[in-house]
Amino acid sequence: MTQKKSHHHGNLRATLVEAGVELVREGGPDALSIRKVAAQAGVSHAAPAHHFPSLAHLRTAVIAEGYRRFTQSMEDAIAAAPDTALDKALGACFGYLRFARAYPGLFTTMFGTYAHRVDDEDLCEASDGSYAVLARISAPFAGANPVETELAIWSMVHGYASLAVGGHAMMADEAAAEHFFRSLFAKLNLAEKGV
Amino acid sequence: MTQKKSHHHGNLRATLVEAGVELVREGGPDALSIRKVAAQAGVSHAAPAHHFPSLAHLRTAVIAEGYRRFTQSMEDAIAAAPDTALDKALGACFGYLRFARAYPGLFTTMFGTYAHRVDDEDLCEASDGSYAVLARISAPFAGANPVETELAIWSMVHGYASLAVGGHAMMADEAAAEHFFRSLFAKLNLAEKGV
DNA sequence: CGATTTACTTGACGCTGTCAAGTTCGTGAT
DNA sequence: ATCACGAACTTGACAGCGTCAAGTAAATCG
Repeated sequence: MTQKKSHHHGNLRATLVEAGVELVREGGPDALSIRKVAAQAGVSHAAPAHHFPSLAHLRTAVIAEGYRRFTQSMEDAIAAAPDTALDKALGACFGYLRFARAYPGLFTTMFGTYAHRVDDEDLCEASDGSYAVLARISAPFAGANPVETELAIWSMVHGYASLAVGGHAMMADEAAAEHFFRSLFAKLNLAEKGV
Repeated sequence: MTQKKSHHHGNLRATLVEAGVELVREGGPDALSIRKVAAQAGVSHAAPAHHFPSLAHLRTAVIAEGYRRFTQSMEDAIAAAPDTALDKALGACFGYLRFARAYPGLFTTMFGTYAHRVDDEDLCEASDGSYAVLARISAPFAGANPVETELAIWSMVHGYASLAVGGHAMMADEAAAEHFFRSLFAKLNLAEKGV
């Protein structure tokens, strides 16, 4: 058991990431600080350096964890939706939006341009997991070029979520979002094509 | 002429905002700093305090200036477009996207959740100017509820631009963007209804 | 059992925003 | 004309930040 319990603190890395997610959730992207996650974990201000050589490394880990929760939020909403392709797709959109509203700071950290390690393996794996959900719910509506359909849906929901998180009042209501997505899917001629 | 030339420096406020825009353009949202804009303007580190009591105040002014350039970018593209409602609307989208690509740091600062004064009068005026352009080009396609059409177009272009600025490779090509917007407008059944 | 490696601590450096106090200059009143 | 006042700016300080350097304690290994 060399991997988990280190001699001084047990499992410090995970504790730091958890503290980071909480900081970002409560105080937004700029609230993330090496010294604060260290304090939260009860270690010295330079302790995180061994696990995260720079703030960008820490932020990368926080973002990766964000993607995992993001994926889970969509999966939960999909699971709760009626068993039609349209309802599943709408469910994914609601899960997307629900995550953005529940974790606005984390959402902004993930999709903003805050310095982080874009090529980090763990991060890529986590974000690929999110994209896979999008591709999956898009598939039944895909025409000749599946990517185009994925982009249409992604742009739509991401734009809506971004503006909602930005505090635009007209996007604050959840019922309004549901109506918006439903009518937009209808307008998009996103009728089931395959399957 | 009490308003322009202050005794020590002439027109310091505007100089600071200009320096701020340049900093954000070159180094992204986090590159904006009171001390750096002061240095750029050749004044002491605390000089900006009288014009901008906090970093949030300075950022607010930078964002407001961003909206003015944003509006101008859309207006330029609209003016260059053929004289049909669809081409004008597409032009606005291209102007939107072109601004996001030319000033990714400013774009992110404007639409991110960086601390700023949301109710600032100058900022509201500037952002209202941008929204007015959107409403204008949307008007010819509006159904019973004009806001819904505005939101559809805005979400679409903003989502696309956000993801493009985020560095997603598949959105890097300008020709691809044109094709994407054209086909999406077509799909949206955004046929001219009025006028 | 001693040596090495790993995980952490302490301390320091320069940069940041922000506050306090002092200075310089322009304006308006007397 | 001068005096007072206030606006614009300077200097100086403070705490918090990321980050590097050096030291220490604990676990592992030959």
